[in-house]
Amino acid sequence: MNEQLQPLKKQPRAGKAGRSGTQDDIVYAHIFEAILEQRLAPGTKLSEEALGEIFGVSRTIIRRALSRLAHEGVVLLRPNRGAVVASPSVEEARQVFMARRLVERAITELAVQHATAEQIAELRQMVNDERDSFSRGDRGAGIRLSGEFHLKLAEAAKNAPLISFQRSLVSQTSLIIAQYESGNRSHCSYDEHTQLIDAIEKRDAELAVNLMMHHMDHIDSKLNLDEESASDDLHAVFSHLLQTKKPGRSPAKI
Amino acid sequence: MNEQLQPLKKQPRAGKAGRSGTQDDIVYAHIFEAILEQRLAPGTKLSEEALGEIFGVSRTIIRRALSRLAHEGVVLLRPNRGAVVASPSVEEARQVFMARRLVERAITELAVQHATAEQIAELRQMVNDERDSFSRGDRGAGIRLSGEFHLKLAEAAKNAPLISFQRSLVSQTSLIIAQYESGNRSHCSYDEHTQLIDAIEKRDAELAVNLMMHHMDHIDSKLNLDEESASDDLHAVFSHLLQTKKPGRSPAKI
DNA sequence: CCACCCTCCATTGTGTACAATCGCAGTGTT
DNA sequence: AACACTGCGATTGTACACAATGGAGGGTGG
Repeated sequence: MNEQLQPLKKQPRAGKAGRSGTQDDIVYAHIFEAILEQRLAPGTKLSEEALGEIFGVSRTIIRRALSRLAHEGVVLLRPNRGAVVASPSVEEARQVFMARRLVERAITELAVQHATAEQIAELRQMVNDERDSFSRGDRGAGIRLSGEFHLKLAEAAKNAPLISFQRSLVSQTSLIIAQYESGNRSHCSYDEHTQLIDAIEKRDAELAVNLMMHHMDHIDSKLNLDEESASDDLHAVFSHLLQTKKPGRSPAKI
Repeated sequence: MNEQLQPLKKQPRAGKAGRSGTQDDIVYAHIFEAILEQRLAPGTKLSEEALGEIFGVSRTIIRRALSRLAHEGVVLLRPNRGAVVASPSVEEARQVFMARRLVERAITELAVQHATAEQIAELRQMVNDERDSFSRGDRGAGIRLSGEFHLKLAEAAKNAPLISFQRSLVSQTSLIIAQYESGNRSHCSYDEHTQLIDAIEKRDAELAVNLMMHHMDHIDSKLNLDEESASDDLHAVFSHLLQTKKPGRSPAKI
Protein backbone atom coordinates (compact mmCIF):
# COMPACT_ATOMS: atom_id res chain seq x y z
CA MET A 1 0.00 0.00 0.00
CA ASN A 2 2.98 2.27 0.44
CA GLU A 3 4.27 2.18 -3.07
CA GLN A 4 4.06 5.43 -4.89
CA LEU A 5 5.22 6.68 -8.21
CA GLN A 6 7.69 9.45 -8.32
CA PRO A 7 5.82 12.58 -7.41
CA LEU A 8 5.54 13.46 -11.11
CA LYS A 9 5.45 17.06 -10.16
CA LYS A 10 6.75 18.64 -13.25
CA GLN A 11 8.37 15.97 -15.35
CA PRO A 12 7.70 17.27 -18.85
CA ARG A 13 6.28 14.09 -20.20
CA ALA A 14 6.46 10.90 -18.29
CA GLY A 15 6.29 7.31 -19.44
CA LYS A 16 4.03 5.81 -22.01
CA ALA A 17 0.80 7.68 -22.26
CA GLY A 18 2.05 10.90 -20.76
CA ARG A 19 0.41 13.62 -22.77
CA SER A 20 0.73 17.33 -22.63
CA GLY A 21 1.14 19.48 -19.59
CA THR A 22 -0.92 19.23 -16.52
CA GLN A 23 -1.10 16.59 -13.89
CA ASP A 24 -4.69 15.51 -14.46
CA ASP A 25 -3.82 14.62 -18.01
CA ILE A 26 -1.16 12.26 -16.76
CA VAL A 27 -3.43 10.68 -14.20
CA TYR A 28 -6.21 10.50 -16.73
CA ALA A 29 -4.02 8.82 -19.30
CA HIS A 30 -2.63 6.29 -16.87
CA ILE A 31 -6.01 5.23 -15.56
CA PHE A 32 -7.44 5.08 -19.03
CA GLU A 33 -4.59 2.96 -20.23
CA ALA A 34 -4.90 0.65 -17.25
CA ILE A 35 -8.55 0.14 -18.07
CA LEU A 36 -7.83 -0.60 -21.71
CA GLU A 37 -5.13 -3.06 -20.83
CA GLN A 38 -7.54 -4.73 -18.48
CA ARG A 39 -5.34 -4.24 -15.49
CA LEU A 40 -8.47 -2.63 -14.12
CA ALA A 41 -11.43 -4.89 -14.68
CA PRO A 42 -14.92 -3.48 -15.21
CA GLY A 43 -16.59 -2.90 -11.88
CA THR A 44 -13.35 -2.21 -10.03
CA LYS A 45 -13.73 0.50 -7.46
CA LEU A 46 -11.54 3.54 -7.99
CA SER A 47 -10.95 5.07 -4.59
CA GLU A 48 -9.86 8.67 -4.69
CA GLU A 49 -7.54 8.39 -1.77
CA ALA A 50 -5.84 5.23 -3.01
CA LEU A 51 -5.29 6.70 -6.46
CA GLY A 52 -4.03 9.90 -4.94
CA GLU A 53 -1.44 8.00 -2.99
CA ILE A 54 -0.38 5.98 -6.00
CA PHE A 55 0.13 8.98 -8.24
CA GLY A 56 1.45 11.23 -5.52
CA VAL A 57 -1.18 13.91 -6.00
CA SER A 58 -4.10 15.05 -3.95
CA ARG A 59 -7.67 13.93 -4.34
CA THR A 60 -8.44 17.14 -6.16
CA ILE A 61 -6.50 16.01 -9.19
CA ILE A 62 -7.82 12.47 -9.05
CA ARG A 63 -11.32 13.78 -8.84
CA ARG A 64 -10.90 15.81 -12.00
CA ALA A 65 -9.46 12.89 -13.88
CA LEU A 66 -12.30 10.64 -12.76
CA SER A 67 -14.84 13.25 -13.70
CA ARG A 68 -13.37 13.42 -17.16
CA LEU A 69 -13.31 9.65 -17.53
CA ALA A 70 -16.92 9.56 -16.38
CA HIS A 71 -17.84 12.14 -18.97
CA GLU A 72 -16.38 9.89 -21.63
CA GLY A 73 -18.31 6.94 -20.33
CA VAL A 74 -15.31 4.86 -19.28
CA VAL A 75 -15.96 5.30 -15.58
CA LEU A 76 -19.21 5.32 -13.68
CA LEU A 77 -19.53 8.00 -11.01
CA ARG A 78 -22.11 7.17 -8.38
CA PRO A 79 -22.94 10.04 -6.01
CA ASN A 80 -21.60 9.44 -2.54
CA ARG A 81 -20.46 5.99 -3.63
CA GLY A 82 -17.37 6.76 -5.58
CA ALA A 83 -16.21 5.73 -9.02
CA VAL A 84 -16.01 2.32 -10.62
CA VAL A 85 -14.75 1.16 -13.98
CA ALA A 86 -17.77 1.13 -16.26
CA SER A 87 -19.10 -2.20 -17.40
CA PRO A 88 -21.20 -1.43 -20.42
CA SER A 89 -24.15 -3.69 -20.96
CA VAL A 90 -24.82 -5.29 -24.31
CA GLU A 91 -27.51 -2.73 -24.96
CA GLU A 92 -25.16 0.14 -24.19
CA ALA A 93 -22.56 -1.39 -26.45
CA ARG A 94 -25.08 -1.55 -29.26
CA GLN A 95 -25.92 2.11 -28.82
CA VAL A 96 -22.27 3.06 -28.93
CA PHE A 97 -21.74 1.09 -32.10
CA MET A 98 -24.77 2.59 -33.75
CA ALA A 99 -23.53 6.08 -32.94
CA ARG A 100 -20.09 5.20 -34.21
CA ARG A 101 -21.35 4.04 -37.57
CA LEU A 102 -23.08 7.34 -37.94
CA VAL A 103 -20.06 9.38 -36.98
CA GLU A 104 -17.47 7.32 -38.82
CA ARG A 105 -19.41 7.67 -42.06
CA ALA A 106 -19.48 11.43 -41.73
CA ILE A 107 -15.87 11.60 -40.64
CA THR A 108 -14.74 9.51 -43.57
CA GLU A 109 -16.53 11.70 -46.06
CA LEU A 110 -15.08 14.83 -44.52
CA ALA A 111 -11.60 13.36 -44.24
CA VAL A 112 -11.64 12.54 -47.94
CA GLN A 113 -12.31 16.21 -48.59
CA HIS A 114 -9.95 17.77 -46.10
CA ALA A 115 -7.13 15.44 -45.15
CA THR A 116 -3.74 16.95 -45.86
CA ALA A 117 -0.75 15.00 -47.08
CA GLU A 118 0.85 15.43 -43.69
CA GLN A 119 -2.14 13.99 -41.90
CA ILE A 120 -2.19 11.03 -44.23
CA ALA A 121 1.45 10.40 -43.45
CA GLU A 122 0.69 10.53 -39.74
CA LEU A 123 -2.11 8.05 -40.22
CA ARG A 124 0.23 5.64 -41.94
CA GLN A 125 2.68 6.00 -39.11
CA MET A 126 -0.01 5.15 -36.62
CA VAL A 127 -0.93 2.02 -38.50
CA ASN A 128 2.71 0.98 -38.33
CA ASP A 129 2.81 1.50 -34.60
CA GLU A 130 -0.39 -0.44 -34.27
CA ARG A 131 0.98 -3.38 -36.24
CA ASP A 132 4.10 -3.36 -34.11
CA SER A 133 2.10 -3.50 -30.93
CA PHE A 134 0.09 -6.45 -32.10
CA SER A 135 3.15 -8.30 -33.32
CA ARG A 136 4.75 -7.68 -29.94
CA GLY A 137 1.66 -9.17 -28.40
CA ASP A 138 0.86 -5.95 -26.57
CA ARG A 139 -2.89 -6.13 -26.87
CA GLY A 140 -3.64 -3.15 -24.67
CA ALA A 141 -1.41 -0.81 -26.64
CA GLY A 142 -2.88 -2.23 -29.83
CA ILE A 143 -6.41 -1.42 -28.80
CA ARG A 144 -5.36 2.02 -27.71
CA LEU A 145 -3.44 2.82 -30.88
CA SER A 146 -6.25 1.53 -33.00
CA GLY A 147 -8.56 3.93 -31.19
CA GLU A 148 -6.13 6.75 -31.68
CA PHE A 149 -6.11 6.02 -35.39
CA HIS A 150 -9.84 6.61 -35.57
CA LEU A 151 -9.43 9.74 -33.51
CA LYS A 152 -6.74 11.04 -35.81
CA LEU A 153 -9.06 10.46 -38.71
CA ALA A 154 -11.66 12.56 -36.94
CA GLU A 155 -9.14 15.35 -36.65
CA ALA A 156 -8.63 15.21 -40.37
CA ALA A 157 -12.35 15.85 -40.77
CA LYS A 158 -11.86 19.30 -39.25
CA ASN A 159 -15.04 19.48 -37.22
CA ALA A 160 -14.50 20.16 -33.55
CA PRO A 161 -17.77 18.80 -32.19
CA LEU A 162 -17.35 15.61 -34.16
CA ILE A 163 -13.81 15.18 -32.85
CA SER A 164 -14.96 15.53 -29.28
CA PHE A 165 -17.81 13.09 -29.79
CA GLN A 166 -15.54 10.64 -31.53
CA ARG A 167 -13.12 10.77 -28.62
CA SER A 168 -15.86 9.70 -26.28
CA LEU A 169 -17.10 6.99 -28.63
CA VAL A 170 -13.64 5.60 -29.23
CA SER A 171 -12.98 5.43 -25.49
CA GLN A 172 -16.14 3.53 -24.89
CA THR A 173 -15.55 1.26 -27.86
CA SER A 174 -12.13 0.41 -26.52
CA LEU A 175 -13.62 -0.52 -23.19
CA ILE A 176 -16.26 -2.63 -24.89
CA ILE A 177 -13.67 -4.40 -26.98
CA ALA A 178 -11.54 -5.07 -23.93
CA GLN A 179 -14.59 -6.48 -22.22
CA TYR A 180 -16.31 -8.44 -24.94
CA GLU A 181 -13.79 -9.39 -27.57
CA SER A 182 -13.81 -13.07 -28.25
CA GLY A 183 -10.53 -14.89 -27.86
CA ASN A 184 -7.20 -13.54 -28.90
CA ARG A 185 -7.93 -12.30 -32.38
CA SER A 186 -6.54 -8.96 -33.26
CA HIS A 187 -9.63 -6.87 -33.17
CA CYS A 188 -8.93 -4.07 -35.56
CA SER A 189 -7.08 -5.41 -38.49
CA TYR A 190 -4.56 -2.79 -39.44
CA ASP A 191 -4.90 -4.01 -42.99
CA GLU A 192 -8.30 -2.41 -43.20
CA HIS A 193 -6.84 0.77 -41.83
CA THR A 194 -4.25 0.80 -44.59
CA GLN A 195 -6.81 0.29 -47.31
CA LEU A 196 -8.85 3.08 -45.82
CA ILE A 197 -5.94 5.47 -45.94
CA ASP A 198 -5.34 4.55 -49.58
CA ALA A 199 -8.92 5.35 -50.46
CA ILE A 200 -8.73 8.66 -48.65
CA GLU A 201 -5.50 9.56 -50.36
CA LYS A 202 -7.12 8.85 -53.72
CA ARG A 203 -10.03 11.04 -52.63
CA ASP A 204 -12.43 8.25 -53.40
CA ALA A 205 -15.26 9.04 -51.01
CA GLU A 206 -17.53 6.17 -51.95
CA LEU A 207 -14.82 3.56 -51.61
CA ALA A 208 -13.60 5.04 -48.33
CA VAL A 209 -17.06 5.01 -46.81
CA ASN A 210 -17.65 1.45 -47.95
CA LEU A 211 -14.38 0.34 -46.43
CA MET A 212 -15.18 2.10 -43.19
CA MET A 213 -18.58 0.48 -42.96
CA HIS A 214 -17.07 -2.93 -43.59
CA HIS A 215 -14.51 -2.15 -40.96
CA MET A 216 -17.30 -1.39 -38.49
CA ASP A 217 -19.01 -4.64 -39.44
CA HIS A 218 -15.83 -6.53 -38.75
CA ILE A 219 -15.35 -4.95 -35.38
CA ASP A 220 -18.70 -5.81 -34.00
CA SER A 221 -18.83 -9.20 -35.63
CA LYS A 222 -15.81 -10.08 -33.53
CA LEU A 223 -17.61 -9.21 -30.33
CA ASN A 224 -19.87 -11.51 -28.46
CA LEU A 225 -22.68 -9.04 -28.33
CA ASP A 226 -25.23 -11.51 -29.57
CA GLU A 227 -27.33 -11.99 -26.51
CA GLU A 228 -24.74 -14.09 -24.79
CA SER A 229 -21.83 -13.20 -22.52
CA ALA A 230 -22.03 -11.17 -19.34
CA SER A 231 -25.58 -10.07 -18.91
CA ASP A 232 -27.23 -7.57 -16.63
CA ASP A 233 -30.25 -9.75 -16.24
CA LEU A 234 -30.03 -11.51 -12.91
CA HIS A 235 -32.47 -14.15 -13.98
CA ALA A 236 -30.35 -14.98 -16.97
CA VAL A 237 -27.13 -14.98 -15.00
CA PHE A 238 -28.45 -17.34 -12.37
CA SER A 239 -30.67 -19.37 -14.62
CA HIS A 240 -28.72 -22.53 -13.83
CA LEU A 241 -29.86 -22.19 -10.25
CA LEU A 242 -33.49 -21.92 -11.18
CA GLN A 243 -35.21 -25.23 -10.76
CA THR A 244 -38.15 -25.55 -13.04
CA LYS A 245 -40.17 -27.45 -10.48
CA LYS A 246 -42.63 -24.85 -9.40
CA PRO A 247 -43.43 -21.60 -11.14
CA GLY A 248 -43.90 -20.00 -7.75
CA ARG A 249 -41.92 -17.10 -6.45
CA SER A 250 -39.22 -19.17 -4.89
CA PRO A 251 -36.34 -18.08 -7.13
CA ALA A 252 -37.11 -14.44 -6.60
CA LYS A 253 -34.46 -14.07 -3.99
CA ILE A 254 -31.07 -15.58 -4.39
CA MET B 1 -21.20 43.35 -4.41
CA ASN B 2 -22.86 42.12 -1.28
CA GLU B 3 -25.99 40.74 -2.77
CA GLN B 4 -26.32 37.04 -2.50
CA LEU B 5 -28.99 34.54 -3.21
CA GLN B 6 -30.41 32.57 -0.38
CA PRO B 7 -27.80 30.00 0.50
CA LEU B 8 -29.71 27.46 -1.58
CA LYS B 9 -28.41 24.78 0.69
CA LYS B 10 -31.10 22.22 0.41
CA GLN B 11 -34.10 23.78 -1.23
CA PRO B 12 -35.49 20.85 -3.21
CA ARG B 13 -35.78 22.69 -6.47
CA ALA B 14 -35.38 26.37 -6.64
CA GLY B 15 -36.56 28.88 -9.20
CA LYS B 16 -36.81 28.49 -12.90
CA ALA B 17 -34.17 26.21 -14.19
CA GLY B 18 -33.56 24.36 -10.95
CA ARG B 19 -32.95 20.80 -11.97
CA SER B 20 -32.38 17.74 -9.93
CA GLY B 21 -30.46 17.47 -6.71
CA THR B 22 -27.04 18.82 -6.20
CA GLN B 23 -25.74 22.32 -5.98
CA ASP B 24 -23.60 22.29 -9.08
CA ASP B 25 -26.65 21.49 -11.16
CA ILE B 26 -28.35 24.58 -9.83
CA VAL B 27 -25.35 26.77 -10.45
CA TYR B 28 -24.85 25.22 -13.84
CA ALA B 29 -28.46 25.79 -14.84
CA HIS B 30 -28.49 29.38 -13.66
CA ILE B 31 -25.33 30.32 -15.50
CA PHE B 32 -26.44 28.53 -18.61
CA GLU B 33 -29.78 30.27 -18.56
CA ALA B 34 -28.13 33.62 -18.02
CA ILE B 35 -25.97 33.03 -21.07
CA LEU B 36 -28.93 32.04 -23.21
CA GLU B 37 -30.91 35.05 -22.13
CA GLN B 38 -27.95 37.22 -23.02
CA ARG B 39 -27.66 38.60 -19.55
CA LEU B 40 -24.12 37.33 -19.93
CA ALA B 41 -22.68 38.45 -23.23
CA PRO B 42 -20.11 36.37 -25.08
CA GLY B 43 -16.65 37.18 -23.82
CA THR B 44 -17.80 38.07 -20.32
CA LYS B 45 -15.38 36.92 -17.69
CA LEU B 46 -16.76 34.46 -15.18
CA SER B 47 -14.80 34.93 -11.99
CA GLU B 48 -14.95 31.98 -9.65
CA GLU B 49 -14.96 34.07 -6.54
CA ALA B 50 -17.65 36.44 -7.73
CA LEU B 51 -19.91 33.59 -8.79
CA GLY B 52 -19.28 31.80 -5.53
CA GLU B 53 -20.39 34.83 -3.61
CA ILE B 54 -23.48 35.28 -5.74
CA PHE B 55 -24.64 31.72 -5.34
CA GLY B 56 -23.48 31.34 -1.78
CA VAL B 57 -21.26 28.36 -2.44
CA SER B 58 -17.53 27.86 -2.51
CA ARG B 59 -15.32 28.05 -5.54
CA THR B 60 -15.21 24.27 -5.66
CA ILE B 61 -18.82 24.10 -6.78
CA ILE B 62 -18.46 26.96 -9.22
CA ARG B 63 -15.43 25.32 -10.69
CA ARG B 64 -17.31 22.13 -11.37
CA ALA B 65 -20.17 23.96 -13.00
CA LEU B 66 -17.76 25.93 -15.19
CA SER B 67 -15.93 22.78 -16.13
CA ARG B 68 -19.18 21.22 -17.25
CA LEU B 69 -20.18 24.30 -19.21
CA ALA B 70 -16.76 24.27 -20.83
CA HIS B 71 -17.20 20.66 -21.81
CA GLU B 72 -20.41 21.58 -23.56
CA GLY B 73 -18.70 24.40 -25.37
CA VAL B 74 -20.70 27.22 -23.83
CA VAL B 75 -17.83 28.50 -21.78
CA LEU B 76 -14.18 28.80 -22.64
CA LEU B 77 -11.74 27.74 -19.95
CA ARG B 78 -8.29 29.23 -20.34
CA PRO B 79 -5.66 27.77 -18.05
CA ASN B 80 -4.60 30.21 -15.36
CA ARG B 81 -6.76 32.82 -16.96
CA GLY B 82 -10.22 31.82 -15.84
CA ALA B 83 -13.46 31.26 -17.70
CA VAL B 84 -15.27 33.44 -20.19
CA VAL B 85 -18.55 33.04 -22.00
CA ALA B 86 -17.70 31.42 -25.30
CA SER B 87 -18.03 33.49 -28.43
CA PRO B 88 -18.16 30.99 -31.24
CA SER B 89 -16.68 32.16 -34.49
CA VAL B 90 -18.55 31.81 -37.73
CA GLU B 91 -16.45 28.80 -38.58
CA GLU B 92 -17.21 27.13 -35.27
CA ALA B 93 -20.88 27.85 -35.76
CA ARG B 94 -20.74 26.17 -39.15
CA GLN B 95 -19.16 23.08 -37.66
CA VAL B 96 -21.81 22.88 -34.98
CA PHE B 97 -24.56 23.15 -37.54
CA MET B 98 -23.01 20.51 -39.73
CA ALA B 99 -22.81 18.14 -36.80
CA ARG B 100 -26.35 18.93 -35.83
CA ARG B 101 -27.71 18.07 -39.24
CA LEU B 102 -26.03 14.74 -38.98
CA VAL B 103 -27.33 14.01 -35.52
CA GLU B 104 -30.82 15.36 -36.03
CA ARG B 105 -31.32 13.17 -39.06
CA ALA B 106 -30.37 10.07 -37.10
CA ILE B 107 -32.40 11.12 -34.10
CA THR B 108 -35.46 11.73 -36.21
CA GLU B 109 -35.27 8.31 -37.81
CA LEU B 110 -34.82 6.64 -34.45
CA ALA B 111 -37.55 8.68 -32.82
CA VAL B 112 -39.97 7.60 -35.52
CA GLN B 113 -39.20 4.03 -34.59
CA HIS B 114 -39.14 4.31 -30.82
CA ALA B 115 -41.14 7.28 -29.59
CA THR B 116 -43.89 6.27 -27.19
CA ALA B 117 -47.28 7.91 -27.01
CA GLU B 118 -46.30 9.44 -23.72
CA GLN B 119 -43.16 10.99 -25.17
CA ILE B 120 -45.13 12.41 -28.05
CA ALA B 121 -47.52 13.99 -25.60
CA GLU B 122 -44.62 15.51 -23.71
CA LEU B 123 -43.22 16.90 -26.94
CA ARG B 124 -46.52 18.56 -27.70
CA GLN B 125 -46.57 20.07 -24.25
CA MET B 126 -43.11 21.49 -24.80
CA VAL B 127 -44.17 23.12 -28.04
CA ASN B 128 -47.02 24.76 -26.16
CA ASP B 129 -44.67 26.12 -23.53
CA GLU B 130 -42.39 27.35 -26.24
CA ARG B 131 -45.20 29.17 -28.02
CA ASP B 132 -46.24 30.75 -24.73
CA SER B 133 -42.75 32.01 -24.11
CA PHE B 134 -42.50 33.63 -27.48
CA SER B 135 -45.94 35.21 -27.22
CA ARG B 136 -44.93 36.56 -23.83
CA GLY B 137 -41.91 38.03 -25.51
CA ASP B 138 -39.55 36.01 -23.35
CA ARG B 139 -36.93 35.32 -25.95
CA GLY B 140 -34.43 33.67 -23.63
CA ALA B 141 -36.93 31.13 -22.35
CA GLY B 142 -38.07 30.54 -25.91
CA ILE B 143 -34.60 29.68 -27.10
CA ARG B 144 -34.06 27.46 -24.12
CA LEU B 145 -37.36 25.60 -24.51
CA SER B 146 -36.79 25.18 -28.18
CA GLY B 147 -33.47 23.58 -27.39
CA GLU B 148 -35.09 21.35 -24.81
CA PHE B 149 -37.54 20.21 -27.44
CA HIS B 150 -34.73 18.92 -29.59
CA LEU B 151 -33.16 17.31 -26.57
CA LYS B 152 -36.41 15.58 -25.69
CA LEU B 153 -36.55 14.28 -29.21
CA ALA B 154 -33.10 12.84 -28.73
CA GLU B 155 -34.31 11.05 -25.63
CA ALA B 156 -37.05 9.47 -27.68
CA ALA B 157 -34.37 8.06 -29.94
CA LYS B 158 -33.15 5.92 -27.07
CA ASN B 159 -29.44 6.16 -27.70
CA ALA B 160 -27.42 7.42 -24.77
CA PRO B 161 -24.33 8.63 -26.64
CA LEU B 162 -26.48 10.52 -29.12
CA ILE B 163 -28.43 12.15 -26.31
CA SER B 164 -25.26 13.34 -24.67
CA PHE B 165 -23.86 14.68 -27.93
CA GLN B 166 -27.13 16.36 -28.74
CA ARG B 167 -27.11 18.07 -25.37
CA SER B 168 -23.77 19.60 -26.17
CA LEU B 169 -24.81 20.60 -29.69
CA VAL B 170 -28.06 22.14 -28.55
CA SER B 171 -26.26 24.19 -25.92
CA GLN B 172 -23.83 25.52 -28.44
CA THR B 173 -26.56 26.16 -30.97
CA SER B 174 -28.50 28.16 -28.41
CA LEU B 175 -25.46 30.27 -27.74
CA ILE B 176 -24.92 30.80 -31.45
CA ILE B 177 -28.52 31.79 -31.95
CA ALA B 178 -28.35 34.20 -29.05
CA GLN B 179 -25.24 35.68 -30.59
CA TYR B 180 -26.02 35.75 -34.28
CA GLU B 181 -29.76 35.76 -34.77
CA SER B 182 -30.86 38.61 -36.91
CA GLY B 183 -33.43 40.94 -35.49
CA ASN B 184 -36.38 39.88 -33.44
CA ARG B 185 -37.74 37.00 -35.44
CA SER B 186 -38.74 33.96 -33.55
CA HIS B 187 -35.91 31.69 -34.39
CA CYS B 188 -37.38 28.24 -34.11
CA SER B 189 -40.90 28.34 -35.43
CA TYR B 190 -42.90 26.10 -33.16
CA ASP B 191 -45.08 25.43 -36.15
CA GLU B 192 -42.34 23.32 -37.64
CA HIS B 193 -42.00 21.51 -34.37
CA THR B 194 -45.68 20.65 -34.44
CA GLN B 195 -45.52 19.32 -37.97
CA LEU B 196 -42.53 17.26 -37.00
CA ILE B 197 -44.38 15.68 -34.10
CA ASP B 198 -47.27 14.85 -36.39
CA ALA B 199 -44.97 13.06 -38.80
CA ILE B 200 -43.36 11.12 -35.98
CA GLU B 201 -46.73 10.13 -34.62
CA LYS B 202 -47.73 8.85 -38.03
CA ARG B 203 -44.43 6.94 -38.14
CA ASP B 204 -43.59 8.53 -41.45
CA ALA B 205 -39.82 8.47 -41.35
CA GLU B 206 -39.21 10.06 -44.72
CA LEU B 207 -41.54 12.97 -44.05
CA ALA B 208 -40.15 13.49 -40.58
CA VAL B 209 -36.59 13.61 -41.82
CA ASN B 210 -37.49 16.01 -44.58
CA LEU B 211 -39.24 18.29 -42.13
CA MET B 212 -36.29 18.18 -39.80
CA MET B 213 -33.86 19.05 -42.55
CA HIS B 214 -36.01 21.95 -43.63
CA HIS B 215 -36.18 23.01 -40.03
CA MET B 216 -32.39 23.03 -39.89
CA ASP B 217 -32.27 25.04 -43.09
CA HIS B 218 -34.62 27.60 -41.59
CA ILE B 219 -32.60 27.93 -38.45
CA ASP B 220 -29.37 28.73 -40.09
CA SER B 221 -30.90 30.82 -42.80
CA LYS B 222 -32.07 33.12 -40.02
CA LEU B 223 -28.56 33.59 -38.77
CA ASN B 224 -26.12 36.07 -40.13
CA LEU B 225 -23.41 33.53 -40.58
CA ASP B 226 -22.58 34.75 -44.02
CA GLU B 227 -19.30 36.42 -43.31
CA GLU B 228 -20.90 39.44 -41.72
CA SER B 229 -22.14 40.21 -38.19
CA ALA B 230 -20.05 40.21 -35.06
CA SER B 231 -16.58 39.65 -36.29
CA ASP B 232 -13.34 38.74 -34.66
CA ASP B 233 -11.60 41.25 -36.80
CA LEU B 234 -10.97 44.37 -34.78
CA HIS B 235 -10.54 46.49 -37.87
CA ALA B 236 -13.96 45.49 -39.09
CA VAL B 237 -15.58 46.02 -35.71
CA PHE B 238 -14.23 49.53 -35.35
CA SER B 239 -14.33 50.48 -38.97
CA HIS B 240 -16.70 53.37 -38.25
CA LEU B 241 -13.92 54.99 -36.27
CA LEU B 242 -11.47 54.74 -39.09
CA GLN B 243 -11.15 57.98 -40.91
CA THR B 244 -10.27 57.45 -44.48
CA LYS B 245 -8.02 60.46 -44.56
CA LYS B 246 -4.68 58.83 -44.35
CA PRO B 247 -3.89 55.18 -44.70
CA GLY B 248 -1.32 55.57 -41.95
CA ARG B 249 -1.32 53.66 -38.71
CA SER B 250 -3.09 56.30 -36.70
CA PRO B 251 -6.24 54.33 -35.84
CA ALA B 252 -4.32 51.43 -34.41
CA LYS B 253 -5.22 52.36 -30.86
CA ILE B 254 -8.68 53.36 -29.90
C1' DC C 1 9.26 59.88 -26.34
C1' DC C 2 9.24 55.04 -26.68
C1' DA C 3 10.46 50.56 -25.24
C1' DC C 4 11.68 47.32 -21.91
C1' DC C 5 11.78 45.35 -17.39
C1' DC C 6 10.52 44.64 -12.92
C1' DT C 7 7.47 44.59 -9.11
C1' DC C 8 2.87 44.06 -7.30
C1' DC C 9 -1.87 42.49 -7.34
C1' DA C 10 -5.60 39.85 -8.69
C1' DT C 11 -7.00 35.37 -9.87
C1' DT C 12 -6.60 30.62 -10.47
C1' DG C 13 -4.33 25.90 -9.14
C1' DT C 14 -3.56 22.67 -5.41
C1' DG C 15 -3.55 20.53 -0.97
C1' DT C 16 -5.87 19.54 3.17
C1' DA C 17 -9.18 19.70 7.11
C1' DC C 18 -13.74 19.11 8.32
C1' DA C 19 -18.64 17.73 7.50
C1' DA C 20 -22.12 14.82 5.41
C1' DT C 21 -23.49 10.60 3.57
C1' DC C 22 -23.87 5.73 2.72
C1' DG C 23 -23.22 0.86 3.57
C1' DC C 24 -22.54 -2.59 6.92
C1' DA C 25 -22.54 -5.06 11.10
C1' DG C 26 -24.24 -5.87 15.57
C1' DT C 27 -28.21 -6.06 18.48
C1' DG C 28 -32.72 -6.37 19.89
C1' DT C 29 -37.47 -7.64 18.89
C1' DT C 30 -41.35 -10.30 17.00
C1' DA D 1 -34.93 -17.65 12.85
C1' DA D 2 -35.78 -13.61 10.24
C1' DC D 3 -36.52 -8.79 10.11
C1' DA D 4 -35.82 -4.00 11.37
C1' DC D 5 -33.18 -0.56 13.66
C1' DT D 6 -29.28 1.88 15.22
C1' DG D 7 -24.43 2.98 15.71
C1' DC D 8 -20.02 2.84 13.55
C1' DG D 9 -16.49 3.04 9.99
C1' DA D 10 -15.11 4.38 5.68
C1' DT D 11 -15.45 7.31 1.73
C1' DT D 12 -17.00 11.11 -0.65
C1' DG D 13 -18.62 16.21 -0.68
C1' DT D 14 -17.48 20.89 0.58
C1' DA D 15 -14.98 24.73 2.14
C1' DC D 16 -10.96 27.12 2.90
C1' DA D 17 -5.93 28.29 3.20
C1' DC D 18 -1.84 28.65 0.80
C1' DA D 19 1.05 28.49 -3.46
C1' DA D 20 1.74 29.73 -8.20
C1' DT D 21 0.82 31.97 -12.29
C1' DG D 22 -0.24 35.85 -15.46
C1' DG D 23 -1.28 40.60 -16.37
C1' DA D 24 -1.06 45.49 -15.47
C1' DG D 25 1.14 49.48 -14.12
C1' DG D 26 4.93 52.24 -12.91
C1' DG D 27 9.59 53.15 -13.27
C1' DT D 28 14.01 53.50 -15.52
C1' DG D 29 17.18 53.50 -19.31
C1' DG D 30 18.04 54.24 -24.12
